[in-house]
Amino acid sequence: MIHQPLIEHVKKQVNASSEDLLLFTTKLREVAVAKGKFLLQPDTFVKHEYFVIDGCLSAYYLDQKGNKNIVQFAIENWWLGDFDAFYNGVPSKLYIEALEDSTLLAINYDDLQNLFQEAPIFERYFRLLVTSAFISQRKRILSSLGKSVKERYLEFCDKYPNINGRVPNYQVANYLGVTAEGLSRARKKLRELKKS
Amino acid sequence: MIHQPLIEHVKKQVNASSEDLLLFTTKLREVAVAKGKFLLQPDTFVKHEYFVIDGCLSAYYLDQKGNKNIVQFAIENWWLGDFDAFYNGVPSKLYIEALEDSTLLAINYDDLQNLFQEAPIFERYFRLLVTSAFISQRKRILSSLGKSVKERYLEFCDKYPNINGRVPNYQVANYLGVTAEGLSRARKKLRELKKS
DNA sequence: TAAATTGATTGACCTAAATCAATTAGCTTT
DNA sequence: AAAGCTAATTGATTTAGGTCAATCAATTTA
Repeated sequence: MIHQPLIEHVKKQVNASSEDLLLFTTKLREVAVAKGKFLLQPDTFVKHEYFVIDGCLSAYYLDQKGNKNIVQFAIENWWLGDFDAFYNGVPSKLYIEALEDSTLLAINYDDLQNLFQEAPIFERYFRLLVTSAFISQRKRILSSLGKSVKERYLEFCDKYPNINGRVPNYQVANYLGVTAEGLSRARKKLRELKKS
Repeated sequence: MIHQPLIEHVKKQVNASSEDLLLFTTKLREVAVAKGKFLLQPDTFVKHEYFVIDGCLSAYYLDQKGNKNIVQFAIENWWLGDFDAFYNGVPSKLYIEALEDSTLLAINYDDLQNLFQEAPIFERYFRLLVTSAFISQRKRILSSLGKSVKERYLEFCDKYPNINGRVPNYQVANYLGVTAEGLSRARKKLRELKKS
């Protein structure tokens, strides 16, 4: 069943009954995005949050100078969306692009609000999601301020296992805030260290 | 009345009735922290979130090497606490230290849960708080990855107006992820630019 | 007032990573 | 296999910011 990975994800976080889980699945809609296509583009109102069943996507902003700034990759079992736009009803500024053909589950804002009423355990589940996203961002800040490229790359590999080879390194470099050349050299040094 | 600044803060975010607001105030407790004292230290369980009425505090972690990493300053009208520890019931890893004699309002976890039951509008208020904290952190990541010290300092001044002179620059430097010398030079260049 | 602390600034030097330019390695497509 | 892309790597050079040490300024303490 397509919902299974998400059910497992919920179960890892909270103690939900079978009825709760069943109710949840009735609110989910399956979405497919082909490689290179966009799940989300700026200046749209965001009605859904997404859970990745299969595939790989990246979320990024363009800055004043038109430079791409990747804020998140999402692979299997990651939630993805634009919190700000989704919860606060403001137009999104985010691009979400599929780097591979991807299959997602989507939940609609109103359905989610109803779910909170009908099965309050999900209030807790989604709060835990936001909180851990917050913590993980904080970690990324501390890392970007104090750590070397080598260290940040290692943390990246830890945070996104299984992503190796699926995302071109120049995109990983963008996420890490370094140039493609910089990342290449960092990876080389790590290879040398490992050998000795 | 001491609660007034917080009431105003709530009113700016959500449409709460007088009864809601009154109920809220009954759950708040006043807390004073003297300069140099700690509101929070690692390995404690966090039962409160705090709103700054008056004063100035900083929140920081120590990394593996024992280096201080300031993640937040809080002055009048800022919320402050450890989301992770507070909501997830894990021991805190954060230090919160008063940089000036400070007066805060505290809300207890259980009281907050009751408040959500009794006046659900606060559910929305606190969700907006977390979301905007999340957005603001995201901005800080993009800034720390792509911007120069000069740019980051200007953004800092924008984010924390009225903080000038109240926090020593070497602490601001720490927050920005540069050395005190680095910040000093950046400020000098900005002064020169402004003159011409 | 002198002495001591604490924070800010400056100078000399160094290093990690950026930039620019070229080369190489993997691929598709023909 | 040749041609054409795209991504990754390498080399040469530059630069922002770090490090270390000294000085200066402003408070606090004696």
